[in-house]
Amino acid sequence: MEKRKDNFFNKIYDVVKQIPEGYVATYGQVAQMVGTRDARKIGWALHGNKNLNVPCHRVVNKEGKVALNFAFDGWEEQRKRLMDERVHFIDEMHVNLERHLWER
DNA sequence: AGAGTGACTCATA
DNA sequence: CTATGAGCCACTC
Repeated sequence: MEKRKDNFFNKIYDVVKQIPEGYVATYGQVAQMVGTRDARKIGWALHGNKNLNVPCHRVVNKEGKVALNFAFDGWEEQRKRLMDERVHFIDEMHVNLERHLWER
């Protein structure tokens, strides 16, 4: 039972896993890498994600803002994980993309 | 086939 | 900063 869903998830996970520590990527960036323009699907996929293998906390929106509905334990958990990797926040919800944006 | 939904992005005001 | 509308594409009903 192969669904496109699994195919997309696989690709997305593969890309996200490549994000090094201390760096973050945007949904749009990941979308381009998996061959789509729709950043929503990235969020959709990660929301359905239960894999702790995937560092979803390193994926943020284009402003560097974290997801309110973060799957693990809410945005506060995501922020904590990022700060644990030396990622700087400009406020409670935004990371410093100027310093930490992952450029493939 | 159509309508609703979504961890997004962009343009306008 | 907020709000609205459009674009986007796969999922679910």
